[in-house]
Amino acid sequence: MARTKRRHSPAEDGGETRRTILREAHRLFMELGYRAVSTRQIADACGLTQPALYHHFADKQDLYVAMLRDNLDTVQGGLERIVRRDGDIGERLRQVARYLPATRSDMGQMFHDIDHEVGVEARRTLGEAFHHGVVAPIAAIFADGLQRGLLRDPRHGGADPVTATYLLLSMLRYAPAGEDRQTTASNHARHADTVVDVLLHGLAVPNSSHRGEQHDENWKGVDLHDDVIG
Amino acid sequence: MARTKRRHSPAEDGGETRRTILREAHRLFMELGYRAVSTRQIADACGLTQPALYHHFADKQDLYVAMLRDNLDTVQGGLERIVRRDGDIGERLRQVARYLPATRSDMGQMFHDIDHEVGVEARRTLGEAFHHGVVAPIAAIFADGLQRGLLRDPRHGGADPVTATYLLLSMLRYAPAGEDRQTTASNHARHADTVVDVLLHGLAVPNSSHRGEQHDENWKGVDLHDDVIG
DNA sequence: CCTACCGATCGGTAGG
DNA sequence: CCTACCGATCGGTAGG
Repeated sequence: MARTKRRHSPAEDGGETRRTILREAHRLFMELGYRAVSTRQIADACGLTQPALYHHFADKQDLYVAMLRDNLDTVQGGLERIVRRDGDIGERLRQVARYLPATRSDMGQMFHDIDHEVGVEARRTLGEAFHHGVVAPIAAIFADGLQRGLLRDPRHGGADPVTATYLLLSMLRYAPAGEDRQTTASNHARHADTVVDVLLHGLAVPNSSHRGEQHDENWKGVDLHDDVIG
Repeated sequence: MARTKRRHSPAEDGGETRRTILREAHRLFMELGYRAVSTRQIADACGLTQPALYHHFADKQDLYVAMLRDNLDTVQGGLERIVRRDGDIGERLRQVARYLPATRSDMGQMFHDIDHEVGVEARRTLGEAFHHGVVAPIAAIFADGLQRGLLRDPRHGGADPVTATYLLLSMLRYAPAGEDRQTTASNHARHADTVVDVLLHGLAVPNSSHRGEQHDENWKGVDLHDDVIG
């Protein structure tokens, strides 16, 4: 009883500790960012001492790259399942928009860390993995819509598939306010649906060349410096 | 010549050094983020030693808060000038979308740092300043559009003014790809126009309940795993 | 506004 | 996979 503290899990054999490290690293890196997470934090979360990490990964960046590649592969699998489904563009995009936040992979955080925190070689590797695993599958949906003539031509007011994808990813990032920042699943789903609807159909009233009659009586006038700005 | 190195600027009198510090801090914090910028980096950029900063600001966070409040005030001034102009909603939003990147105030970076890097009190202060200086003026444009019946009702497929504002801010963040990441002013302007057009009118072909005839011959079919994904 | 210096924490290594 | 420890860098202070 004096020795054999056995901090967390036995890790009796192949790869289990490594998987634990990758899982905890994913959780911490996505929540706090590469820079803000120390190797000791990760080790603690795994029930290990900090030097033990270096038995499984060469250094902090190597761990980050391995974690992100792993995660991007998983996301790619989920996205390609959705892309292959039949159904109209809107439905498939809604499914994408609901799926991404569920993966707990903060695209904005990934962008920042890939751009700022890793070396040039890892940046190339991860940038490719991101494009291949996330951007390309989603862009395929938009490309499909363009081919079918359902989406506006990129050269006349629309956006090319890759740009459309980045717009979708960007819009998914932030919920309205910092107050009701509940990470409720239903909130995510509602926001996802709103994002896709706005991305596809816009905020403007459809035929609003002539001042639309669509003025809804239930929308009470918003006084700028009270309701909206307050 | 042996002494009196006079590192950068004389700072002969009132507030000039302080303004220099705020300017360099803004540049560095927006480019690299709060955590990644050391107080020594800021001091170096100003031609000062690191402890000299503490004559002007209590600590690193105090400097960050002062810098951000200053900047948000400036942005607020610019936005309110645009909001007050006449002209249709689209034109005012385009001006907003062109103005924001020109201020070199990375909204995503600000979001991250406000949420993760400062204490609870500074977070409250800065969150309020951000809402008052950036969100509210832009939301006023959307509220105006809703009152005039030009925008879809928030409860029937549209978005409320604040949500619409966050969507706009999010969409402005990322240019299409990491390859042609030229910070050209004309690129910014083009991206801004695309964002506003998509936000208002969407990507879908207007009356595409019946499979639109708008299939453009010039849009050559994109093979998923070559052109788009490549 | 400078020199000199502090304790804390970082990523990583030695050696078993 | 642990203990012990390294040099580097961090934000901040003392004292003038």
